[in-house]
Amino acid sequence: MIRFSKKIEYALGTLQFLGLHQNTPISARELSIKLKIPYEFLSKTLQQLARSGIVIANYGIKGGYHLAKKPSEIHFSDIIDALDENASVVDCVDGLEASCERYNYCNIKNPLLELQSKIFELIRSTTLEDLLKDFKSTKFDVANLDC
Amino acid sequence: MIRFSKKIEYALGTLQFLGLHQNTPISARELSIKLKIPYEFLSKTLQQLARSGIVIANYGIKGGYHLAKKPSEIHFSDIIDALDENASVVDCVDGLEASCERYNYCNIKNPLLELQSKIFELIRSTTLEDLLKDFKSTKFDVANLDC
DNA sequence: TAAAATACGATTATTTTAATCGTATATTTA
DNA sequence: TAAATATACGATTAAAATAATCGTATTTTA
Ligand code: SF4
Ligand code: SF4
Repeated sequence: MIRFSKKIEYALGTLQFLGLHQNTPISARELSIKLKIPYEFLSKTLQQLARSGIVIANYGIKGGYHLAKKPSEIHFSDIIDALDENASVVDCVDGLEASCERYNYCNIKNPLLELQSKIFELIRSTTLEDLLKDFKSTKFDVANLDC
Repeated sequence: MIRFSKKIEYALGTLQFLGLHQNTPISARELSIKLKIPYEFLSKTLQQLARSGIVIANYGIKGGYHLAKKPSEIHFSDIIDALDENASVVDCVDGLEASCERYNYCNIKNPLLELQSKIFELIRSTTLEDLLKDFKSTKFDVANLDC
């Protein structure tokens, strides 16, 4: 199996929402309710995104989170990195041979690394803007969206 | 995270080995030893590959497994399908709305499905031949390979 | 007919992912 | 300046997915 984790899905949905409301900070609590994501989990995810400079945290009574950059500058690969996940099809990527016990006698790694770099390129070239363009093109009334 | 399972890796290594010895059937036991894969696990994996017409099982005292088709005709997507795994980046692929509880209010699925179809295409277009070409090009002495 | 091989359901162990808990800290505004 | 509203984050628990193992049956051929 090869799949995005829930954490990544949550992050994508959240960033999309923030992208639709770029002017005002939105609290983790509100995001959690609107997007039906467990608060503590989302909260921690937002903290990770903040540490990586993808969103900005605003403290205080009217605080919340907002995007730190333009949607077109937020690559999926950045998001995955920020969440400490990785998109490697195999373990032995980072040159850390130790990461896989069969590294030395493994004859499939090179072709797999090739495939992986192609997948990486796809993920890198997808940005938050791709999550927003449907809304743009259909001129959705953002204010009235449940989500 | 987005990664091939061990089962898939084992299958790829095994098919590569079978591809290097296309003339003679090789028993699950021998494959398990040569490739250092737990026997029962590999055995079941081979059965799945056999059911899907990727390898052919030969019973009896000189039996074993051999490839059912040319390497160029064995796509990675076939292998993944055979092993009952899938390469979907998200759950909601198959049009089974029920597969995800948030389907109805989810606004990220369309762009993700787009990304997914590109990844699918990469996986489909990679074949067992890609796992063998290094051996071909370097004129490896297959007979002397440990693996 | 015995040996060597595959077939396969069922169970257990391990690892990864997801969710929750508890407490500390920062900021704003009334 | 105090109370309310937020974020910060380590630690723990729960749930799910993956990997490994067990036990027994069936098939073929030397
Ligand atoms: S070395 Fe081979 S077996 Fe190990 S992670 Fe890489 S591809 Fe997989
Ligand atoms: S519907 Fe949305 S949340 Fe559900 S699996 Fe698809 S992309 Fe993910």
